Amino acid sequence: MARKQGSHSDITGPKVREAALKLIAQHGYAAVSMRQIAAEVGVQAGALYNYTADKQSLLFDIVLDHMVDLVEALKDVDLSGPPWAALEAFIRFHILFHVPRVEQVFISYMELRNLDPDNFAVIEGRRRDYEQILAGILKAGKESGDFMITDPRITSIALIGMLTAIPQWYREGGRLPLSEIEEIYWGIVRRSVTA
Amino acid sequence: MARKQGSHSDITGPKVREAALKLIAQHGYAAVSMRQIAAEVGVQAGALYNYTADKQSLLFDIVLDHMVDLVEALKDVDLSGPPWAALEAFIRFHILFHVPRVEQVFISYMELRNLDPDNFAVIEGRRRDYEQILAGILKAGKESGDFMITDPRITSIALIGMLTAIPQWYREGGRLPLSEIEEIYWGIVRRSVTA
DNA sequence: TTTTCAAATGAACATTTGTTCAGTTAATGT
DNA sequence: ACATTAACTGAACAAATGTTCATTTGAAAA
Repeated sequence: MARKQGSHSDITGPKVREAALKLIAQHGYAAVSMRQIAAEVGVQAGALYNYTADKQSLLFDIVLDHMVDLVEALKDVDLSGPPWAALEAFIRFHILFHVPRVEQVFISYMELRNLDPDNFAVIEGRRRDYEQILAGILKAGKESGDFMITDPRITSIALIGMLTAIPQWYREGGRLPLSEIEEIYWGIVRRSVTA
Repeated sequence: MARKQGSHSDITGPKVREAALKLIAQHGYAAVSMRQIAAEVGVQAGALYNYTADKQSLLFDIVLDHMVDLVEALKDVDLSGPPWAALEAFIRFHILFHVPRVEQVFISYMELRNLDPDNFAVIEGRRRDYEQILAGILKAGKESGDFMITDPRITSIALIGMLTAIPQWYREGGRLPLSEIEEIYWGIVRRSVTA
């Protein structure tokens, strides 16, 4: 039975991406089969190929979309101010962007090695770009004497690693509200670079 | 018992564990087949079952051994001193322990979801124990007024997350020697909890 | 030398994998 | 009413999966 109601493609398409996101985040790319994804959508495995070229594209699209969204959203953040203002804006943005995107963050950091080499290179490049924006802020703050930092590059990696891990343990309705998490982490970051 | 000690099993056994460690770290548990591991050892797939009950045990043993070694090694660290001394000792130990164990760290943090529920529970318990040792140090330092910390539990998670990520980018012979990495990170941690 | 047996082979197994595609269904356009 | 066609099915495919096991191998023990 095909096409029970109106045109399905604009419904099934997103459903496929959502199912892939959910299942890959839950079990890992290699551990999830196309048939499992199809079942989650409510469709046979063959039908998935109306919406993706292959399994690899499913993964690549998830990771790429995440990076594109991240860079796009960062453009709305004002980083032109003095180092302290720029750093605070960046950190708070990073936390608030990542927390509601548990699955994407998980996948983007755990499944990189399952990307084809070409796809991996694309993602790795974008990730470095993002990292260097923070490194730039840190460098400016170091040179202006605002920040006490030994190595901006390493510090940026350390901070991003710390912040990105948040959605791995944060749960809505947990012990602490998100606003407080934000304050705690901003406090840690602020003190860690204070001269 | 008819065989002498230098028989093959004493060689092949460790080889199997090493091959599993290397390949799972490289490609992920689900993506690695028993035949790939066997090929790395230089043996047929069937022979692996002289050294492991099944594929799952291979993963579980890696993760469990890592946690046991970690807790065991921590016992030799003197954490009985005042908060500042205890914190510094813990942080330096953590860095030095994790850096030479890239594969184990990778696997222990990325493949937890591929553990059977029972196995997962065992590991998760040990991990929390370790986390709470740091949280205890932080709590003591907070109460004594030495540390400026909002939430010891979250701070410990944040710091461990930051430190554990080191072996993911650190490469021997890279831009900075390990001793300097250690100093940079200890500096970040020290400042982040400084009152 | 013959015996013994740990260690490894290699074939076989039942499933599962990603992917293709000819055919079916039903909503839409005419 | 008919024709069209997007959307999906369901079977098929070769290849790969984890695991088992009867068989072979070769070095040590007798």
